[in-house]
Amino acid sequence: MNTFKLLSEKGHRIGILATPHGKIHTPFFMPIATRGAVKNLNADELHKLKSEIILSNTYHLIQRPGLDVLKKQKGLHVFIGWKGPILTDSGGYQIFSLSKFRTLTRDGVTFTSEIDGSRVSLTPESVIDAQLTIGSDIIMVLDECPPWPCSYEFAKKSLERTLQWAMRSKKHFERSMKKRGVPLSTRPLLFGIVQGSTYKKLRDASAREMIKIGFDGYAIGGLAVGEPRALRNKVLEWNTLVLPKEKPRYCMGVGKPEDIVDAVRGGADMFDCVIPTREARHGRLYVRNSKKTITQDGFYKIIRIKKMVFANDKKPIDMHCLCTTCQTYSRSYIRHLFSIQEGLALRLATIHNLSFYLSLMRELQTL
RNA sequence: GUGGCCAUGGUGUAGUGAUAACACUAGAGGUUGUGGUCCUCUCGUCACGGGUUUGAUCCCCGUUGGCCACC
Repeated sequence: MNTFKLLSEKGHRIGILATPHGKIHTPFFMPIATRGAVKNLNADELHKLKSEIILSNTYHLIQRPGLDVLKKQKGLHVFIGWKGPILTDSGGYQIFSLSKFRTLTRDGVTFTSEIDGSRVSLTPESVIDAQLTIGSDIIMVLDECPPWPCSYEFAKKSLERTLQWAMRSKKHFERSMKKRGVPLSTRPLLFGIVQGSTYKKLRDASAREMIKIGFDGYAIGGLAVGEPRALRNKVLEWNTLVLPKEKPRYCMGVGKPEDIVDAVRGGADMFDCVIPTREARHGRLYVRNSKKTITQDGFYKIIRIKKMVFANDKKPIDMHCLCTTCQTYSRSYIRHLFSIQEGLALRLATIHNLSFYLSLMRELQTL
């Protein structure tokens, strides 16, 4: 079954991705709800922002609330009151970026829990099972995300492990679907992840091998980890040349607004990033420059709302923004909320920044 | 009026006879498959005047200002 319909390739790719919990217009951005909540927002607010999908993380959910709870609560959708699609990251990235004490084995990876210090081990199979229990619409395979820069040898070895894991993931997924008797129409999508650092040979090999295994979509991983913009675009170009046109491409962890625009023009369809929500909590708010198009440098700026200059600023964050924050509140008031550390500040700021990102995506869907 | 104590960035406090430390605040940056995080940098004639000394923010005297106690 083809779950992805490509509507246009003029300029860049525009399409629709079908999942068990509904269709999503591409290219799209996924607000991050790592532990089952987009920080400071509820499901209703996300709907009003017209977010079509959110992202959660297996690594975090396994630890808290734990799979027992999620099973008894009939999955993550019911648990958190979100009716739309959910993509779950496998936790590969987190193990390598957050956990200090980890050991790699041929079988999988073992690490020390951030929450209670206990040892947790993940395998490609257990991560698939966890995501099925969570009830994810788009399941990501377990992978290893190498740091940048890294040597060719390291990247090659890392990639070999990721490929092994990918094969096992696919096999286990197919077997589970059969065992559970899930009909094709309600099956979650399974995505493979291309790695290979910034080495063309490895990137090409990685993409070809992933295609050979066969996935519903392909993620381009290992980007947005500190490499320069031009290099990132290069890597993206290598991969999109090899990956099949009729399958969605997910650019993991990307990125800043200009990075997303670059990647969409480079042929990517899906994105996620902590930036809009995290920066909102730090009082860094996005303001669109209406005189420039999104392909021009400087099409937005970031203001630090906590600064004194906004103490008496009666204007909304962004004069042209249609979000509820900008329709209702002044910069002056939002600055005040930040300075008294009122939780409302985080909520209003998060709404605004997500609105900025999601509007950007809507623009990209119609260009 | 007399006696005692004190005077250090925007604020509150350290400290030493030679390079003035810390925390907030304020200003400039950073954060890419989530740290409401953390980091980096910037902001001082050490109240004023004199003296001792190679050298004083520090020791001495005075001035001004503040706090406390007693008449």
